[in-house]
Amino acid sequence: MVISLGIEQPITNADKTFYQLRKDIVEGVIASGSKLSETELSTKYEVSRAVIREAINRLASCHLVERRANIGARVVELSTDGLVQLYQVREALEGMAARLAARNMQDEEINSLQGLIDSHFNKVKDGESYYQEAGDVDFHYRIVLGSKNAHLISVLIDGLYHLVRMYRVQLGMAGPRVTRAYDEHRNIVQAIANRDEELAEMLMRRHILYSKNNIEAKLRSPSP
Amino acid sequence: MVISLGIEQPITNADKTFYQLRKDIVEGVIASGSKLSETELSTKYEVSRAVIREAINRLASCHLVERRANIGARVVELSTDGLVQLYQVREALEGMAARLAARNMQDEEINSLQGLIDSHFNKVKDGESYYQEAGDVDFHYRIVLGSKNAHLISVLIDGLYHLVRMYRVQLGMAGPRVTRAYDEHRNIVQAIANRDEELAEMLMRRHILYSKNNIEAKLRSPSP
DNA sequence: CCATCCCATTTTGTCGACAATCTGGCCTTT
DNA sequence: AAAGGCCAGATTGTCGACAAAATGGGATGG
Repeated sequence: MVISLGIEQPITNADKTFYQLRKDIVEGVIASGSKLSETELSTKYEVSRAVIREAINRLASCHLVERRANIGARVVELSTDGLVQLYQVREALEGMAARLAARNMQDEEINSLQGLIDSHFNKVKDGESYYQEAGDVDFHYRIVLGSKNAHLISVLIDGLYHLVRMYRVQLGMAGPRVTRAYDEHRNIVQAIANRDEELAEMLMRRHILYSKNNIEAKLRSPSP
Repeated sequence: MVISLGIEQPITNADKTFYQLRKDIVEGVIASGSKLSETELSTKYEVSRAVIREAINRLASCHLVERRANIGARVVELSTDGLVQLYQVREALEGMAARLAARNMQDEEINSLQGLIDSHFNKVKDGESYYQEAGDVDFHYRIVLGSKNAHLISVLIDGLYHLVRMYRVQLGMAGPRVTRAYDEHRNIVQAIANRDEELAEMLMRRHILYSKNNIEAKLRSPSP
């Protein structure tokens, strides 16, 4: 289901519809909390109800919608508590991913990861101080894939990360955490390069914990 | 989708079929690695293909079968490597669950959990030295539920635990680890009762790590 | 003898219709 | 007036049929 480089290619119509629906939910085109009517969606996306049903079931599997038998499906509601719980799981899973990456990544992969970090440094140095979501996502993806653990990869990349992105997009998270996050990323890569599993896990867990605290603080004090 | 006490009640026909299929796969009635033909299953279980398709999709979501578009679904193959990866994820998630249980469990829940452990002690003492799977499962369920984290609960109880059970059943794991596991359980409960998050997580991680090493050793030396 | 192409068969993907269930408002009853 | 039952409309669950794609075997050509 997941492609090694993170590029998912739709095969069937149900795939395309699933990806489109997921995109629309993550980006807020379909409002959080709204009801997903099967007939309505089947006309809007111009596919049969069976295809919509399969897509909704898949969305339920990655916790983007909640489904109840004979009643219907609703897009998940975003809440501070939900975000905290999400980051608790990320801390556990990505911490383990960093540990396993330190054990299992090829030297070549580590070099490439180092290169990614260096390119980030150049951008940060040149004053592009806005938050580089793509770069951050790429960093975390590589470590998760580097763990070589199929369950970790699947749960995070096919599941939780989409929900994380939904929170990022809809609650607007562009923070001044970029330079600090850069240092944290750099230290994690260093620990992995040193094959220090213990440190890699600890640094990753703290990185996610800091990130959670940062976002949580921002959510509790409603700024512009 | 999951009921608080771990009792899943089927509502629709698709639910019943999903539970039945899952049971048959976990218990080896449907062989590991075999192909799941939609038409064949629809006649065998006496439901339409649509119901079977939904059931198979759900099985794919909890990693009991692997599905490829336009080709079909196969029951997962069991391997030592797969088991190791599974336990790595368990270590991360259940460790976090124990940490959160130490933070979030009600005193009443902790007392009840203590009672469960005591009842195990009586059984062990009375010479029922065979491995009590139900008791072990109950113990881990309560801690996961005690974490009060919806993602942890869902990923573990709806997903990984069924795969764990499949390994247990099909690779036959009745070990002499019962008294040692009992002590480990008791210490974890004590840490939770003391609200010591750090220790609870560490003990749970070690408990699962020991368990993994025990099973792994058994798999690599094919005994009766 | 091997490789390739092509076709028949089988299997999966998609669709529209029907059955079962829920929702919301109206009516009856106390 | 409040509570409960009940009916009509809408929504989800289930089914069988058709369309599209893959599998396997045989024929063809090198």
